[in-house]
Amino acid sequence: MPELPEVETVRRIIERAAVGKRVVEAVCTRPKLIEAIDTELGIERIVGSRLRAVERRAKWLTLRFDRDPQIILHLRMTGQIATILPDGTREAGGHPVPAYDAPLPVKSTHLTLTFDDGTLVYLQDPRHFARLALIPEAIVGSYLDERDLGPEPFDQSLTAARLTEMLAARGRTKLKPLLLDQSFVSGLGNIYVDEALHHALLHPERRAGSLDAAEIERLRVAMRVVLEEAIPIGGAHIYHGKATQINGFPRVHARKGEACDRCGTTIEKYTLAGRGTYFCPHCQPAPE
DNA sequence: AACTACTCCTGGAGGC
DNA sequence: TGCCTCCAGGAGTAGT
Repeated sequence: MPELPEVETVRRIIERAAVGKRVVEAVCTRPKLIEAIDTELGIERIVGSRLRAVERRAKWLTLRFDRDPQIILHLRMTGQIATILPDGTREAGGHPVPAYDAPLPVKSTHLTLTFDDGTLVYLQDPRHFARLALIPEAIVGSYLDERDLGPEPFDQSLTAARLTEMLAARGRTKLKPLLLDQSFVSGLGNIYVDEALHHALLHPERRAGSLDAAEIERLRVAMRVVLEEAIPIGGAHIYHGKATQINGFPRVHARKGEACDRCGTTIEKYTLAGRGTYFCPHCQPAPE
């Protein structure tokens, strides 16, 4: 599922392919994908607009055009973006289904943008969870503010002192659901929460208020490290619940029954807060 | 504050 | 081979 590293990968792909170019055609084959917010303008109004920038906040993307409407995009669980340049160069990111090299469009292609040099940008989503909002530039900021997004792990403001305060305020909450909560920290999802907790040697059911200073610092560093390591490789590559490891990532998620890279103990999986949760029972000892 | 459940969806997996 | 049922889960909302 697209989390911060996958969304950042998609941001860079769209930026490389289409910034500075003008839309000449927009085809949406699933109207429910698109929500118009404080605007009467439909997707057809994108035609003629020039893409100025692609920005990311947590898992949200904003496509900034030289006139309204602007586009805010969330890939949720199964959204995928693919681009094809006039010379045939192709890139894709987000959910790995359909295969990144499948001929496009496919059944799950819901939006196709054609730019003035022939560049194509496709949005695929087999499970229809992705959402695309058309929104006036004036309220893009307030729309994102209303998502109530906590700091990203990369934010300089997320100091040890601040994280300590944040954890204390949510003292009874278990770490796994807490880190999934986008209003606590933003950008992590099910994969990277598992990875961060393993990196920090913390069990998913540890209570936020139970961490000592060393554990808090381990958690703070771990959230950054697991995201940073994933961005250069384009995020996670998980098909049918099985992980393809690249440069040792992922270390626990989707690796049930495999050996922990650190200690060799068999990785376990169970359901916590309604989410498939992977951990090493040796590296991440359960609280009493 | 913490928690559970429900909604949106469909491809893939498992049972028989 | 085919039908049936179940399941994953990000974000939002509602209820306890």
